[in-house]
This record gives sequence, structure tokens and C-alpha cells, in this order.
Amino acid sequence: MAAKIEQKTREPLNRERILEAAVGLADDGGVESLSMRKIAHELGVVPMALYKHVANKDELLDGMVDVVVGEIDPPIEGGDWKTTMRERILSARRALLRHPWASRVLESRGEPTPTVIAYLDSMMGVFLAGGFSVDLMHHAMHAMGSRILGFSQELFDDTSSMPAEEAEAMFAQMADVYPNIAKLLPVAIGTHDEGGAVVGTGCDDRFEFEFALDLMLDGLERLREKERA
Amino acid sequence: MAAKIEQKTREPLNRERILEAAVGLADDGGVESLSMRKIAHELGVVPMALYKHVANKDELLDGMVDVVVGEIDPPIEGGDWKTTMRERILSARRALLRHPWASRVLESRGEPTPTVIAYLDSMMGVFLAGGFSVDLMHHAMHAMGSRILGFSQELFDDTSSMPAEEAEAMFAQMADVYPNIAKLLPVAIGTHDEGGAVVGTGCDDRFEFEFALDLMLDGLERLREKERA
DNA sequence: GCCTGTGGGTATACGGCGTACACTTGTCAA
DNA sequence: TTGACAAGTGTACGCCGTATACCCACAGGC
Repeated sequence: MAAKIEQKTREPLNRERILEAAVGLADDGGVESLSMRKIAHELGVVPMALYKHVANKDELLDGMVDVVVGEIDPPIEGGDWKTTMRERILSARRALLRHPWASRVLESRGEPTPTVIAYLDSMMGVFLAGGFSVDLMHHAMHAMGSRILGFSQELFDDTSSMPAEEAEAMFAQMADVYPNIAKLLPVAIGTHDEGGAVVGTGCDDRFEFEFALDLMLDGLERLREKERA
Repeated sequence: MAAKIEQKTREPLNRERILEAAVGLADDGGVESLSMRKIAHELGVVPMALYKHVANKDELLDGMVDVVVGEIDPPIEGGDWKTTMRERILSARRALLRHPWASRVLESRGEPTPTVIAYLDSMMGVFLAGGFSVDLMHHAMHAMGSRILGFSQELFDDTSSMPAEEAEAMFAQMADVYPNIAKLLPVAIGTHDEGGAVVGTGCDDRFEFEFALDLMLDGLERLREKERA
């Protein structure tokens, strides 16, 4: 009896299950190819059924962003402002790396969701608790920009995904047209002659992100100290 | 005779005319609502006619980006690296403000076009001519990120577009939920009590952009000096 | 003058999309 | 038993990008 009921009444749809399916599909298919029809199919349901639980596709995208932002660790307690900020931003970055579509969706959405606003608010709190004036905190938030959410759009595709010799050939080919990019050949590809030994540190995304992050945080620290004096 | 010919043989389609129309439509309609059909209609032609001159919509978007990047002033000659960089980036920003859709398209495109690559290459040249090592230039380019092309995505919509009292009401309403954002009310809205006088500097996009830009450039300058020592 | 490519514009059509609207059906309170 | 209500369905509309086949003016060779 119970089994029969279980068989015929499948698990009912709800907002969480829809978001979960959507996030999963976006994770492995990319957000461009995400469609209401595919989500519905994934859930074994007709497309219009989704609209009983989400208003429309935009609202669903907002919900997906909230799922990702919800994965960011809470701020650590008791640290100074800089490490608190740094750690949390790196946690945000980890969340966004798990869901590579999220940064694009975040940018394209006009108004931030309450979840995102709450995150930003808490980050502002970290600045203020660290001794920033409201004014400086304001500028700091603008200066951090998307970095505070763990991403900064890269303008080049990383060449690290292609075989080294292919990338090398590509670089060599455009050496005369783009002389300065060509100079990056050794450091960006990863075969890098250093004191006679070829070391393999290429374009390390994590390093570059933290490099820029620390540059920003250090600059802000300096301004904060100047302000307090 | 000549007039008759002129009448019946309209100005022929070509890539430039298509790009011009597309940029115009995107400028006033937004890039989301830009469609091949609308461009064709604008040009008094059937949609498929466009495909004789552009491969597909993606390639057309690339072309549109190139138009915008082409509007960026060439680097000034004879200045030090920092002002050269600064001025050119501000010129890029002006171009992107004329075509607000361009930054979004730039981000969403995977591989940069040759035009964009050439721009980046010339910016690298500015760093190198300024005495940066190839390594530091490499990190600097990553750190600048999209800022080098004149934009840094804002995470909040600017409240400056809505009437001050409405914004004020909005802020007041969320004061208990977002205490730190609420503290921005005076400085971000634009009515700002300073020494008894209410001054009207709100969220100044230009100021915020240059604030962050200079923070970055100053940080890089320090690293450059440390490196040379 | 005629033939024949060929390049540019056209007509039609396909499969996909988001979603409005009208419907059935299963559940439970009264 | 009824009847309201929530959840899921079916159909349809108007968009989208673009494949494919077509037409036709015109240039170059004969």
C-alpha cells in the first residue's frame, strides 16, 4: 500500500529541487544552453510545471545565484580585517570555481538579490570593524568591485588548457604582430628558463587572483592608516 | 538615367554598414534585444542577406566590439608609463560609456579578437617601456583585469537614477536588515552633511573608477620600484 | 550577341526558446 | 459527498538563429 503510493506519487516538485536541477545542468552544460525545457525534462515534468514554483527564467537565475552565494563560508571570527576579508573572498572564489557560470549570471543580473545584498553588507561590516571610515569603506567597496565576490573577469582565455607546444607555436606565429605578448611566451606557457633550469610555473590563476587581491588590500590598508593619522 | 540607376540600385550592403546599424541598435535598444532580424529590418533587407557579409551572430558581436575598441585613443607619446596608461584607460572608459553594452559583450566573448589583442599588446608595451620586467608586467596585466579596457563591473545599480527621497526611503526600510549598507545612506545618495552644510557629492562613478584605478597603479608603481632596487 | 558563372539579395522552413492560457486531476476540509 | 484549491498538463503564439534552395543582374569569354 505504502509502496504503491510511493510508486505513483513521485516526489513533488518544489523550488529547491528545481534550483538544484538547474545548478547541476548549468554546472556541466554551461548556462548558455540552460533552458526551462531542459530543466523540466531533467525533473521528468512538463516545462510549464516549473512556473508553479518560479515566476520566470530570470527569477530562477537569481535563485541559482543565491544557491552559489549561500555556499560562501561565513566570516572568520576574531581576525583582523584584512585576513577576515581575504579568507572570505577566497572562499567566495572557491564557490565560484565550482560553478563557473555563476559569475557571468551575477554580472548580467541588474538588481542584486537580498542574499547578495546581505553578503555585501557583511563585507562592509568587516571594513567598518577594521577601523575604516564610512567614506573610505564606500570607496573600498567600489574599488574591490567584483573581486569581493571572488571573481575578476579574465580577458584572455588561459592557454594552459592547450598543449604547450601548440601554444608555443601560436605565440611564435604572432610574435611579429604582437611583440609584447610574444615576450610572455616563457612565463605564460609554463616552460620558463630560470638560472639554467626550466621551471614549470605557468599562468597560475590562483596566484594571479591573490596577487591582485593583495595589491588592492595593501593599498586600502595604507589609505586606512593615513586616514587614522 | 543616372538618377534612375541611383533609385533602383540602393546602396549595397557591406560589413561596415551592418556593424554600424548593429552598434546603433545596441546603443539605444540594449544588446539583449538585438537580433539579426531587427538589424536586417533597419537596413531594409531580409534577415538572411546579412549572412552574405557576416558568418553568424557571434562573429557580428565580435565586429561590434572591434568598432568600440577602435574608438579608443592611441597612447600619448612621451609621457611616463603611469600617465600614459591612465589616460588611455580613461579614453577606453569613455568609449565604453558611449556604448554601454560593449563591456558585457566583451566579457561574454571567449577568445578576444585581433583588435582586442593588439590593444592589450600595446598596453603591455607601455608597462615594459616604463621599466617593468616581463614577469611583473605579466602580473600587472592580470591584476588590471578588465580595468585596462575601461570598465569594472559594478555590483550595485547606481541609486542615483532614482529620486533622492525614494532612494532614501528604500535605504531606511532596509536599515535593520542591512545595517552597514544603511550607513551609506548619507554618502551614497548625495545629500551629505558636512560641517553643517549639505553637499551633493553622491556616488560619482567617475571618481570611484579613478580611485580604484589609481590604487592599482600606485601599488604597481611601488612594486616596480622595489623590483628595480 | 550570346553563354555562363558568380556574388548578392530572397523565400521558405526547421527546430529551439520563454511563457500565456485553458484544461485536468489528485487531495483534503467541511 | 462536494467543492475548492494546488499541482501538473497540453496546446499554442511569437520570437529567435540560420540551413537550404532559389532568383537574378551583371561581368568576362567566345
